Amino acid sequence: MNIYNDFKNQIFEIFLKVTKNNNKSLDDIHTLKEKFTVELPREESHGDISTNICLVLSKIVGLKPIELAILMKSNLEKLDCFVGISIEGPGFININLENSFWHEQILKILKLKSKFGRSEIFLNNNINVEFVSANPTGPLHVGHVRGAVIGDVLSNILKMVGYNVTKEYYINDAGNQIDVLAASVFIRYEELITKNKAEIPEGYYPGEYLIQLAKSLYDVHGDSLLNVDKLKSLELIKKFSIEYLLNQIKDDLKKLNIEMDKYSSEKKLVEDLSVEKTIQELDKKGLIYIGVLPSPKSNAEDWEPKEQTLFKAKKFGDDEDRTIIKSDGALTYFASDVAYHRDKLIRTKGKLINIWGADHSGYVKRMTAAVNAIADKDGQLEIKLCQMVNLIKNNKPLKMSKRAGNFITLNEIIDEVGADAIRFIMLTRKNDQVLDFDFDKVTEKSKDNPVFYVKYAHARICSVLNKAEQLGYDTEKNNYDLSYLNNDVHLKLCKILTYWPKVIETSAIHKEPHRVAFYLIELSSVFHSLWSLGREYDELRFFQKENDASTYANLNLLKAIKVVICSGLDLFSVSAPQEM
RNA sequence: GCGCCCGUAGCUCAGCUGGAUAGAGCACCAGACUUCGAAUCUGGGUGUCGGGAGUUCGAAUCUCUCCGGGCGUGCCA
Repeated sequence: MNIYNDFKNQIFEIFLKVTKNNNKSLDDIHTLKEKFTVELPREESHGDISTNICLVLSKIVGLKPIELAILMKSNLEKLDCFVGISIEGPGFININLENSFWHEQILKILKLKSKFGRSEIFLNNNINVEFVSANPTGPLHVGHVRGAVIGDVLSNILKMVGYNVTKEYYINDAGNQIDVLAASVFIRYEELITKNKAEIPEGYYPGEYLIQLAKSLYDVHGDSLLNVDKLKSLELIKKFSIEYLLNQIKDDLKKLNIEMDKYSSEKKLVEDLSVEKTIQELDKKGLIYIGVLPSPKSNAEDWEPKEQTLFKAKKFGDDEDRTIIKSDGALTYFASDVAYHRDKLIRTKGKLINIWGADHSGYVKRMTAAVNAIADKDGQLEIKLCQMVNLIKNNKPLKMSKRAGNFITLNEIIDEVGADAIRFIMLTRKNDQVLDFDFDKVTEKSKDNPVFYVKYAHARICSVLNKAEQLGYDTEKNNYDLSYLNNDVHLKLCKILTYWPKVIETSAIHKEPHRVAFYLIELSSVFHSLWSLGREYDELRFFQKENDASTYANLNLLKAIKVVICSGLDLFSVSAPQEM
């Protein structure tokens, strides 16, 4: 239920009628419809609905915008609910709607409840959202949180518009870093048994979490791993460590209210020869060759040209061709990444989304190139980058060094501020904007803290509804006469609530979950205004002692607000408490 | 050097993907609690949208160029 789309269709019908273009092909109709907009104007004096159709489509029919507008106006006036139609500026058509129209929307919301906001515009489309995908070499830290939340909430939003969503985590459990991990664990294991404090060599994982891991390893295997062939031990430690760390990661995600649908293993792709097959497939397409990369523009001192196996990424928009097999015969990580994306494409039969940290921005082009090559068409992969998060405490930035133990884990933050605050705050900034996460602010009980502000609005509504029940009002019943809701603030709330499906839709189309957060804050703000107006004007109080019908109208409006706030917080997996 | 992102009010940020007079919050000042929760609300003013050029009915938004900041940049992992 998106009234703007409904009106768009009606307005377009009229356009076709007055310009005698009824015989357009479906394709034409689609492209014409893409061109103009029907929206709630920013400026209230521009009416309830505004369209630029005359400005955009007048040329096509050989008219001036104003001429077309005049032609359309008389036809628009015949439609229901349209009370004031005016032509403004260079040829905008602004339309006002009867109050009753907005009141009906409230009743629709109450009927649909949590289904309000859902749409079917992408019904039965498949989509795979890959996010987090942190290497299983340590616990999750703040760097991962933002992507985790954005990926999870985006998935929820996509579900609301009809997508079949798979939330996926790619485990980099093969390659050199895992060897290093195992060797690092071995050092800790040795340390534990020999009680000699270990030196952690350069390049190894120094984190103290490995001490705990080594203890678990000892609990299971005793000191037996010291006495057998070290290669064998390391192989066993590898498996053990990955499982241990991955379980830890899963636990952390669970604490953040995130559950993945699928975990994919890189190791498996190497073992079942998917990587080889992928390279063969690209080779068949003539996209693989043996060659030498050009010398890099900087730091070229120790550059040596070497022959290696390359993928023709340049042909698909990348800056260079990219190495698939190194000169020493080993596969690059890029090779298994390509295989992984091929695997996802085959499984998904739809589009792919990757949520990456901004530090991976250099890989966007090559990955997109590879997916375009495999899929034989563009646009199957969309990569959303999220910028870094600055932690702030006592007005000072918390600097994390990569040295041992000196990073803040996700777990620690959850324990300190709670999952709700983390999730909400991560969505209060556009994903490509750097975000400050202020420990003090996010737990503050004030307007400064959007999490609190929105939850508080919900709690206040619940408190009124409880009171209503105590006073003997039937809060379950809808379908009351809402004509009492005729104040500007009432109508503003109706309009904002009606806008909800559109918010979901644009968030889904542009993959921008932050829009939902801003919307919820705005909605809460107008609600708080209405509440306070009741202090000043008796007729704006929710309970009208002499007039039950008016009271019920108010209660219905509040219930509608509650429906939308709950849906929004539900999308975020943030709780909506009855009282605070 | 190259690539990506960012630059909007004193500060933190939106701006419906090209729309009309560019909007919020914070901070600052002044007000509102015997009432449905004052953890809130109401007023009060702020802009060379980093600079310049271009595209058109119309640009914060698209293109080019320059300036400033962040991140990333070899067969890494």
